[in-house]
Amino acid sequence: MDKRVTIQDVARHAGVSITTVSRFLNERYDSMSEATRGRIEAVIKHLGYRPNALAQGLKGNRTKMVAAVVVNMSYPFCVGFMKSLNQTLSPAGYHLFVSETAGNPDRERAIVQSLQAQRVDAMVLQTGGQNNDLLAAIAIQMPVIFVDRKYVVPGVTNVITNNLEASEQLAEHILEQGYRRVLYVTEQEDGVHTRKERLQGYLQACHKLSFKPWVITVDRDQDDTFDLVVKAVEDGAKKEPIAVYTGNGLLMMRLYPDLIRLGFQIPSQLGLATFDQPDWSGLVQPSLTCVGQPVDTMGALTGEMLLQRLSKPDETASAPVPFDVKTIASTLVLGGSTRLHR
Amino acid sequence: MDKRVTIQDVARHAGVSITTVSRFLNERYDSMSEATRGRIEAVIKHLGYRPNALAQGLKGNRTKMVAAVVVNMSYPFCVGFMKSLNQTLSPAGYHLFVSETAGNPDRERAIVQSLQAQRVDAMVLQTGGQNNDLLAAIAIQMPVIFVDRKYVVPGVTNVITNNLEASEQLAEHILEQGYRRVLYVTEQEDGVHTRKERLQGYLQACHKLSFKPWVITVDRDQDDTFDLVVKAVEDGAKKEPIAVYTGNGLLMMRLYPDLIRLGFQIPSQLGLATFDQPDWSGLVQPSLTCVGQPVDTMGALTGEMLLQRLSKPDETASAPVPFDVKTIASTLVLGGSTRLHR
DNA sequence: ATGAAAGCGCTAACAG
DNA sequence: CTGTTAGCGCTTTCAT
Repeated sequence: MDKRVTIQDVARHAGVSITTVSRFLNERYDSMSEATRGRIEAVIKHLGYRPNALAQGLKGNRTKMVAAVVVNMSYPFCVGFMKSLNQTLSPAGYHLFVSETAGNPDRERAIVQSLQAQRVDAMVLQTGGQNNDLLAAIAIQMPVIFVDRKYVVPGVTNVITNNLEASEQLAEHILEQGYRRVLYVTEQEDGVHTRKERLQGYLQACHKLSFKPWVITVDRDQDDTFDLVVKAVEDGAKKEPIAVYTGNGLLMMRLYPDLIRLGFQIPSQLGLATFDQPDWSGLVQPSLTCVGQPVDTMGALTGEMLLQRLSKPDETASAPVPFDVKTIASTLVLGGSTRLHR
Repeated sequence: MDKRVTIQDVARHAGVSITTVSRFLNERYDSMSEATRGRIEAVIKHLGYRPNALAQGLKGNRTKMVAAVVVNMSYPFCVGFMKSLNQTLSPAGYHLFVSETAGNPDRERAIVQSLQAQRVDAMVLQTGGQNNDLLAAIAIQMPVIFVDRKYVVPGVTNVITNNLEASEQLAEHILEQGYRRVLYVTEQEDGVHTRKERLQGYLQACHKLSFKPWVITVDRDQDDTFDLVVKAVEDGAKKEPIAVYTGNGLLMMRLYPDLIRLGFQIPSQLGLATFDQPDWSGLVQPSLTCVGQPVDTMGALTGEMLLQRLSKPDETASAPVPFDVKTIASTLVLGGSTRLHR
């Protein structure tokens, strides 16, 4: 490794003190002669000097880094959200730091502590909710936002979508089509409010339209749990038109080929719908009815809230947001997969 | 913002010097009494102290941060690659820093410089190739790896897949099925070797099997360029069985609905295939013939190479890798979309 | 218009 | 076993 060029080197080459170079770096040109300014500029370019952000951060207590902690960075939700968040943060000079927890609370804790040590300026997390004590303490030091998760933690803002209403709306739509039964496929709740509320939305729709709920819980790590769903659908659809509504896009992706293989006519014998809007929902035939979550809006909103709080220093301490929830509406996307003609 | 607790505070509360605390932090327990160790440990937990990584980095010159600079973080290739890279880096205590260039050279340059200032320990880039001067200079200071891009820059390792061979193989497969013509759809080359080599693979296959090449170049930002493709397919497929082979998965995703809408029988009247393996390739009917790039392997390999170089300090200067290319083989995935029965 | 000097929080000789 | 001291690269009063 060659020695990295420092402010010292620049000062020496330009024949000025490091203070003056520092002034130049911070664009305080008013207190500097044209000549000096030009000289420093030239030296910096010539030496390829870049101020050490670590040293700057150590002094100024701002690193221009924002951390996003998600469950799985390849989930469509996370991908879309991070991209949009990054797009609003980036122009303001903030860098995004991405980590994934894989849903492991200990791992999440370790990541958060590491991020804290890294002195990021803010954190955005899709948390599991088991480290709220730690996060509450951190929320005193910097802006913290929960995304896609709802937990009451003082000082933390939650950015979520209207899972319950959207799910109820979708379930109602399917039931109104005339399917005799609608199977709801979900995963173990595990304290994740999205799963709970989507299920609840389905249940409410059933209750409202006087249908008997039909729910199967699967585990994405266990293939045989999906076999049960396929079997249930096979038995059910041969008697009467039924529909399958999955609680998230990954479940439908996993289930889709198996369900198609059963050979039922979609949508006349078997209706299909899912929460989330997979990128392939418009590619299959018939297109898939689904609920599109506004990940772009969520990312942008989160980014803007962050920027605003970051712009007014010490706001965190002086006006600690007690607790706050921003709910953004999802969109029902009607596809051919539930268009049952009675 | 409340004052953040520092090593000073810990030392004071524990009644020892900061040196001793520092020793504790660096696990040099041998030179420390049981009592002291226990006391420090308790104080740290009580105060919720986290060593300031900035200060540590400023001193030790290692930040445990690795940067990944990609064109678009929502592209399937990038998503898969980053995830796998992160999974190999993370256990070693490295954090991943993600940025996107949107293919803009100036933006890429700005990002790289900022990353350099941030003192990341290494960089992985899907570069556009316009900043190779800067990157060559950086490669002297830290490990730099190009992914999915091939440029000769001293000290930089390239991790790529066998685009040419895989493309030729796929094109040959399609032609051998008996399609009378195969339309290759690509984007402006713009110095991106993957586009160039995939096209070349197609051309070689045509030459080898004595077919006349048929290529249309589209622009994903201009819808009308796709209209031309659709029109060409419509005119062609009504006369004889033809196939469409797109140079990447995004193009096929964009084109697919339009092509299906034409109403030709797939694969008997119209064959379909693409480079890349979209997650939906197995969901559509018939399933899509494609080329799967081993993004996981690429990410893991990249991560391992990085870790190895990072583990031996000053290796960079003493044994500057002159130039190096790692090529990983892709897999041809035969689907029903090109199964033409003559 | 410019510089000297005091840290920011931490590590690492070098003494005890 | 533990403390003293000198920086790492930069910003920021306070002088001049």
